[in-house]
Amino acid sequence: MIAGDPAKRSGTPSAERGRLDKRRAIVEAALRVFSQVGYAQASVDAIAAEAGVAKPTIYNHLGSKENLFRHVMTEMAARDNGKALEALEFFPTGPADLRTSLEAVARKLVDCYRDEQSEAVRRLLYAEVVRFPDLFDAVQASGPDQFIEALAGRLARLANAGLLSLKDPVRAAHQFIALVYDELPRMSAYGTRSLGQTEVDKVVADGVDTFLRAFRMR
Amino acid sequence: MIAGDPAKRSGTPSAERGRLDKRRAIVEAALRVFSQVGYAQASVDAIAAEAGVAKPTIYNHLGSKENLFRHVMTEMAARDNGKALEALEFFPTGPADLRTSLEAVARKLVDCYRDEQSEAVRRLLYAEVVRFPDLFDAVQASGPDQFIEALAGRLARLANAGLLSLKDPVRAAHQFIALVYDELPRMSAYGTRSLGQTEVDKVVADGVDTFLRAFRMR
Amino acid sequence: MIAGDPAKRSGTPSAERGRLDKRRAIVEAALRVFSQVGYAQASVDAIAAEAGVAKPTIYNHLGSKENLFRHVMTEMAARDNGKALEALEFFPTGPADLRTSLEAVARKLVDCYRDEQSEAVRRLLYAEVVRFPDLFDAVQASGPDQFIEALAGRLARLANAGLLSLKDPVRAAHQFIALVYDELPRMSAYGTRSLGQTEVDKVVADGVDTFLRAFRMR
Amino acid sequence: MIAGDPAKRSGTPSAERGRLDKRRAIVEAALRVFSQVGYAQASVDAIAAEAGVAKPTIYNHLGSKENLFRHVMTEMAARDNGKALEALEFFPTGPADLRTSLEAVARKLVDCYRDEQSEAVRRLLYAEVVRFPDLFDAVQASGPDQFIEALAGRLARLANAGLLSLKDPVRAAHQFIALVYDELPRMSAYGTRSLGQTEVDKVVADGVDTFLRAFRMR
DNA sequence: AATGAATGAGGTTTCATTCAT
DNA sequence: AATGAATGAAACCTCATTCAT
Repeated sequence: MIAGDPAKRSGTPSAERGRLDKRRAIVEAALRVFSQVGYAQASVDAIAAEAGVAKPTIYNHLGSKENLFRHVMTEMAARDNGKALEALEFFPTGPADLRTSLEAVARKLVDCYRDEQSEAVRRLLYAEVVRFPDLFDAVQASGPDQFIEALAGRLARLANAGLLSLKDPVRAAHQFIALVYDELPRMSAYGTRSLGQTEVDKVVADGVDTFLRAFRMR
Repeated sequence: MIAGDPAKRSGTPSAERGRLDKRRAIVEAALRVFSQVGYAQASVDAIAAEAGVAKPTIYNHLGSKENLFRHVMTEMAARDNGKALEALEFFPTGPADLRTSLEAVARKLVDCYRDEQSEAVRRLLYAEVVRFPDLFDAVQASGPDQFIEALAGRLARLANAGLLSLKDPVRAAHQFIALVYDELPRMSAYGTRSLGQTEVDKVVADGVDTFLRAFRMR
Repeated sequence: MIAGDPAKRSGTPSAERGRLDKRRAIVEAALRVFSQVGYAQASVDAIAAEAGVAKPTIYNHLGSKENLFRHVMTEMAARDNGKALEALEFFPTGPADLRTSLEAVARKLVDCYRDEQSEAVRRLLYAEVVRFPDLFDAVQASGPDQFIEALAGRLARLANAGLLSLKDPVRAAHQFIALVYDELPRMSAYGTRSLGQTEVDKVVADGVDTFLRAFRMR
Repeated sequence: MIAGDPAKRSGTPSAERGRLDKRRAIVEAALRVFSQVGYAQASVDAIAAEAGVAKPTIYNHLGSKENLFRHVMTEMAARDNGKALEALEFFPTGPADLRTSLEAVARKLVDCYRDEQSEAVRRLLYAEVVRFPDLFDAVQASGPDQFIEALAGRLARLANAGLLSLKDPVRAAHQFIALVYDELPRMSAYGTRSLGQTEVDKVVADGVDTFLRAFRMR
């Protein structure tokens, strides 16, 4: 990103740049098409049209429809995971406004989960787990697993600070997510219908409330 | 039509019986195939072979691949819902062994959810919600919605008995399910890998524990 | 057709009667369907539904779709031919009002040709002549050939009466039909669009006029 | 694009040439197959085999069986019309050998009409007018209508030259065609059986004779 | 590197026909 | 005699992939 004048550079890199741009366009177009019609019903023709390239170009870059799908899923999952980890930076570390701070973080996390692309990736993962079991593992390792670890760490810090009473921080992290998010997918038809902000906030607040009732040090 | 040994009756009933048998075979075969390869990639040929009938027979009975899919989903979802409601009958009503009873019920429920067919239907629903939004509604109405209501009623009874402290039984019902089940799909790769009974039981026990810490009357 | 009480007759004839009724219903239903969608695209299912019988009943009566088609075509063609021959009975034999009488007969004939069923049969014959060459011969022999002979006889009588000057009455008969009818099929899109009576009458009158200019004894 | 030996030019033009060749081969093969088995019973497989291309190539070029049929009909009708109009160039303009010249032109015209492809198109048009009413209009407008106008013009010139006595040249044009052609389709089983040249010539000569008896200035 | 054209394989669906009742 | 159910064959059309340019 921090290049000099690309025109001054030797031929290959700028060509390489165009090549990467095209690759990126293909992958993003593919996510759009896959998420709208599903893996099997997405035609490479449609993806090529959406990306504005010729069909063989896709094969030149990605090799096959299956491989294209793998790249779409892993790259998008990694991007989603990054956003969720960012949200964790606002996690509270002290007693001040514990409930308010937790709710704020939970809302940020839920917003990440409810992001359209994120839900699309999750639907595709659910749909194709039988045919692409390795994809499930890749996404899980690069996404939720890392995230749960990070969240567990934050919760453990609060426990160390004497604010929470936790036996198993990892389990608690799972339960935190379950409490603030689990009801939402069914409310939004797995992310295909938009929800009112107030009903989302109520679910989050109730989840945090239950979490604190269970784990706040008395 | 008026009972009696059907085998002894004249042609029509037994023919009707045979017809229904064939229809049932088709629907069950279709679930197997759909759940293994997905809706779009399931060929009617494969379903016919799995059901042991000729392809046009499927069209005679169900009309189209899409209609077949709808029937598979709604009929299977209704069946799953029935099992879950049965499990609720063992819900505790008194203080005796509250934790133990809740854990027992939760294990039964989780077993229903973890049933292979049940997970397959859920995966297909997740996968096809964009293409079949009405199916989502039908399944939701005939399944989870009814079940959550029933569970909320049971929890409200415990609250009335002075055993739990609940503001919103429906929300609590959602949270109960979230706590005892939510972690499992990711552990089992959305139901495609089997879990050890002890790890499942640990999740359930921890979920019930958190639930009781939050809601047991002190 | 001139029976006593059919109920008094022995079982077979009345059964036979019902059987013939059903056969007739099938053939007439078949013409309707064939003429609307063509031979190949007419499904035996649709014909059975139109006739109000079960599909195998058609096979019991007519043996096969092809045979059914043959019967439809020959029976309808014979019926049409009968009507055309009837129209010839009004053919003039003397000098009185020769033009007026010829026009009247020509109008009747053209009405026969323009009849909806008649046009439908002609379209089907045209369409299937490659696949059913024998049908063409059967229809030709039982219809147009007979009719042309009859018309030629009528014209010859007029010639004998010194009213027309004809070398070849059969050729003249063909030309008469050509002059009064030939333009109409293209005007009516081969019988699929209705024509105004006045434009039809004009064609007929002009045809008769040309015929008389060519053949009236001077 | 600017002439020159196309074989020597760079890729695009010759590729385009190849593409058009393939399209032409498809359309011509399609007419052969359609005319032999009819529209509905013609399989795209058979057309592909006859054209020596793969089935999807047909869909790439023409889009659908129905569209292919439309193109076959309109292109062939236009071609036939061109030949008929060419024949008109030999139409007499002066009194010299009027009968002989008219017979010569009529024979040329009848040869156009009796051409195998031309009869095939007419049969298909007749057969499918119910399902493709727009095709009838398109063919009529690009073919017979133009031709009748041209023929009427030629006849009007003869009238102006004082050779014919015509009130309505368009009607006379229709009648000319009717007299010299109308009998032939039934003689040749709608163009599916070949006729002897002498019987054809006799019909034509008799038709011209009747036409001249009716319209030659006395 | 990128593309237009072509294809083999396989998809859903329809249909004429037969069998058991 | 009449029917509901079942089927084998074949139809139209789509698609992932490759080749020549």
